[in-house]
Amino acid sequence: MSQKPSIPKGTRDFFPQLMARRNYIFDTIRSVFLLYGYQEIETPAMENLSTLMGKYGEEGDKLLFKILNSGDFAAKVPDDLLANKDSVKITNKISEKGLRYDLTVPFARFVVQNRNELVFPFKRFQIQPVWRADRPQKGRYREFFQCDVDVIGSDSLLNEVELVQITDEVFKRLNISVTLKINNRKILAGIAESIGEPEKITEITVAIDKLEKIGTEKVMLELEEKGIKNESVEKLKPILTLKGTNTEKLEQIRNVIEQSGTGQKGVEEVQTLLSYIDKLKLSLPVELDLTLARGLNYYTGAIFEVKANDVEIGSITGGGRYDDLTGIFGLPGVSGVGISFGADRIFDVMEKLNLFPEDTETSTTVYFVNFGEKEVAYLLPVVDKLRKSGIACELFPDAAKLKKQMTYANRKNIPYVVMVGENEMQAGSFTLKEMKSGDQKEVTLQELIEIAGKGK
RNA sequence: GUGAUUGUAGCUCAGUAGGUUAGAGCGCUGGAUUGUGGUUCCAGAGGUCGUGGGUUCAAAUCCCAUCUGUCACCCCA
Repeated sequence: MSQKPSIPKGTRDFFPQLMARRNYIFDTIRSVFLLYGYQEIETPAMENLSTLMGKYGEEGDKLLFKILNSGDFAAKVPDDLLANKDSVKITNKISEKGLRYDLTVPFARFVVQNRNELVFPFKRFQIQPVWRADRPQKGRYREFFQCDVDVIGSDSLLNEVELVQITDEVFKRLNISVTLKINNRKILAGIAESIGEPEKITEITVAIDKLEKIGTEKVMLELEEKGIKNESVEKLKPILTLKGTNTEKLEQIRNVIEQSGTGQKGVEEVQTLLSYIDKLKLSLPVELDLTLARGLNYYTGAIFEVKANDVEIGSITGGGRYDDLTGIFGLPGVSGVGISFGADRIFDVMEKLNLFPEDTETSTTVYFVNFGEKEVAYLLPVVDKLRKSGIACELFPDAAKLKKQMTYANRKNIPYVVMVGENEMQAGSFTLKEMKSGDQKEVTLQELIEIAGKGK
């Protein structure tokens, strides 16, 4: 029995109309990237698990899709592992490849592997799908597209500035109202130091990242649960509730983390970045948010996050500086910074706000009715001629009933239908029907090309 | 991984004190109009009620399990 086909949880099919809209987003983003001198690369959908594992934290490892080895992999698993039902250890034995989880780690691998052929600083962008074995929900899919821009091999804060400009330009072109939040991991490290918990930096950042969502009290509670001393948590409290303009916040935090060298460095970086940004006329507001942490633990400097102002959907773009991502692959001392545009969430935002321009979908301009063999032979060169004039047209493959063919043209929103039967062939004319008005007239080939050429 | 919720025609949904042959709108197919779509009228096709068990004389309806979609938590684009 044939069973109903389906696709895996959290994945989607894209209809022609959706593809047109998605491509509008990709094309916009790509053109901005190119404008700033970034070059496109692609990497394989799957990577060796050794490349992927341990780069995204414990949670990330769980969310990696793993690919089963080929062949009789079960035979190679020691009996005691099977008997103990130890999933993690069994997995190591039967799987050595996984689907990429993001584009940054594969990029780091790419850079290390091909370092001798690349020109540094290397500016690349990459628009490809990534996969996460997460439970799907609103704005979250198991397969989704990221659009990454990174520059690697330069410490200059000018790179951060450039990424901010790119972000501004992309959302300006897409007509989405957004806020850019920035922070610096060094400041967070400084905070952890100054409250006497430098070791707990990860726990602290994860907890305060939730501040906006769950409130100060619950964050405090979570910190205590994570084993941070009560007095330290108390010290943290005033830091998290800092208010004011970017400059005011910066001044206050500078005092708090006075004794931390790393923290001071972070403050300086943010200050420099903000002063550069001030000189540019950006459309998006840039807000220093000391509670912005971001989950990925390879970030070491600036961190960014973009939120849509008019839709509740989480962040639609995020990124930051990573000082030593390539170090894990044997190339230490190479710093990079990058951001990732979440194409699917941007799509959802634009759908919700009705921001897509009307003309994203392009259709056939002229439809030729198929009346039979003789007519087809007569029309083939005509269709060819129109196409060579740049007019998109199609000739129906079957000599189906006229009603069916008209319905087809109508469903595809084709503006012009051309009918050529025996009468027209004899007269050397073309019956041209304009579908919108229903008007119909006989024209010459020259007139047909002129009229359709205007409407394409 | 934890919790909540959903599933009836291609689509959107009606349908419970369990009771003949499960309905509507839209869509689809054919006809009115054998060279004319989008409007109108007429007719028709299409359903193992997500799947598997159980309770019952009897289950779309009640119970259990499972799958799928949705939402929240964790985490994240």
